[in-house]
Amino acid sequence: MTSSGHAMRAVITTLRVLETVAELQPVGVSAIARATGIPKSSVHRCLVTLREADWLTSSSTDRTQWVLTGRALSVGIHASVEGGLREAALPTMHRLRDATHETIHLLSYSGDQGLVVVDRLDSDEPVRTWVHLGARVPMHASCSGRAVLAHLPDDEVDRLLSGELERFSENTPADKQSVVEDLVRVRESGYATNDRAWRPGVGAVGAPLLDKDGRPLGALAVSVPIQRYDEARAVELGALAVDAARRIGANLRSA
Amino acid sequence: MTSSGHAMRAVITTLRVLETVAELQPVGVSAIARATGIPKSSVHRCLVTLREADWLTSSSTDRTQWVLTGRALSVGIHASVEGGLREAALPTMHRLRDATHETIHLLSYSGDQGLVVVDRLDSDEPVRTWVHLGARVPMHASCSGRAVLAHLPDDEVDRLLSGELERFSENTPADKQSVVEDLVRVRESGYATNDRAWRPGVGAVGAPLLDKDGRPLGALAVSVPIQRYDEARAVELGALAVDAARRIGANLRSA
DNA sequence: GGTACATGTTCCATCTTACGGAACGGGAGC
DNA sequence: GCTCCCGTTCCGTAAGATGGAACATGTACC
Repeated sequence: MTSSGHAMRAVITTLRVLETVAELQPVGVSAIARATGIPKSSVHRCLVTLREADWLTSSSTDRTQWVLTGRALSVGIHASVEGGLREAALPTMHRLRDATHETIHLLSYSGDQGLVVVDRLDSDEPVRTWVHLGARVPMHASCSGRAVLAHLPDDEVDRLLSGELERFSENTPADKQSVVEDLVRVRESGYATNDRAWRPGVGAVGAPLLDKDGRPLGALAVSVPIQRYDEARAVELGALAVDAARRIGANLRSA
Repeated sequence: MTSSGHAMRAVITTLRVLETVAELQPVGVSAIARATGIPKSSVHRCLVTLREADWLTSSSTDRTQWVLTGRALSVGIHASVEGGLREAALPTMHRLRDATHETIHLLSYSGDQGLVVVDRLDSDEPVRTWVHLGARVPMHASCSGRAVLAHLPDDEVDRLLSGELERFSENTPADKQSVVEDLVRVRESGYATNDRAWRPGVGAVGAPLLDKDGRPLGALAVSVPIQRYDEARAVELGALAVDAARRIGANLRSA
């Protein structure tokens, strides 16, 4: 719990403020202070500093409101290049999209941050489904989440599934037990499925992206509006996704 | 030049370090110190701090290399929601993609940061072109850049075009003069064109996204491999892009 | 083997500067 | 009028950021 100790307190708190602005923007000083527990005057100093660094701008009406600038984006976007994941994945993702005509999501798993949507190629069908770039997806309710879980050590699975599992629909797995049972099936078939367990009207299949040691770096998912989704389609898409994920894994290994 | 004065020095330098990591990752301490001019030990402290805040991880091989985590992404992504640009634009972008079958880019203009690619819908053609999400595109060499320039006040145009204009190809406008002349044509037609002036083998047309006061918030661009690009196609795509951009502008106004 | 120059990391004395409670100015609403 | 909440400013104290120098380790050249 001591963490590494000698880190710069000012920076840590300022980053907390920045993250809070990202969540709540547009937002004022007091709201941030309330959300973080940091004294108002300190929050104010952080905000001014972040404005000077051009990460925030204060939309100056009567009540000063704070929002992110483009800098946050142009820095953040580079995160997805982590390990060349996107470069390694894009060509294969394109082929997968063209083969399925459905929306393909690339997700990066980064331990503490959970699963984040890093890139998306979307369907050319008139009815499509998508998730925001940068969205964090639930480990227990999404197929990508369970695809990753299936290849994590038991203690990490325990940690990720500890606490309340949010219920998004009646198809959301209700407890840790049922998720863990599903993981066996995922390991057997190579992919996980999701029938409206997270977002209403959306089915999906997900395959894990594994590094050379078998650790999951992320996942590849094919999302489908429910009217184009049934068990047969899931099997078909699953096979394609697994194959694509394997190719991407091979790309990563050779890099 | 005094800047606003009482900002926290530690935070400013740490953010500089963070931005440098984003540019150069994966990168080591010394390289950052060289790039920024900050003493090595200070850089090191910043890095440790950023790791504790979970913005960076040190890919611990023999030579310690630093990379961004998913947190940078999940914060940065919120920036593009600024004004709901993406939400307002996506449906129309989809229609534009389906009408053109080419890659569509959405760019956000944020003053100091220049033009940043915020989202992309890609072509379903086998030969496609695209720019990385988060990439900063040059104002003088890209069609999006000139589309935005055409609707900025003169002094801001001056500022953006001051200094050396980087030459990417023989089609890149060589000097400020020729760029400014082009802007007249852009204002007349409503869109800017780009015939291999920036990236080799890529043609494009771009239309500005204007808020209710006529200030450019960004641009919409259609990128085409040069074999599918000629003057007639540019006119056709230009009309579509202008129409789409107008619709998006209307969406923004009503929000 | 040896020299030279990379790299990342640790230490510590100096003195800059972040901290946060308290007070201020102003708008909104019973 | 009063009260409540807002954003902002002030300031003495004490916490902690700073960066040069030294260390450990690896690589390149001969």
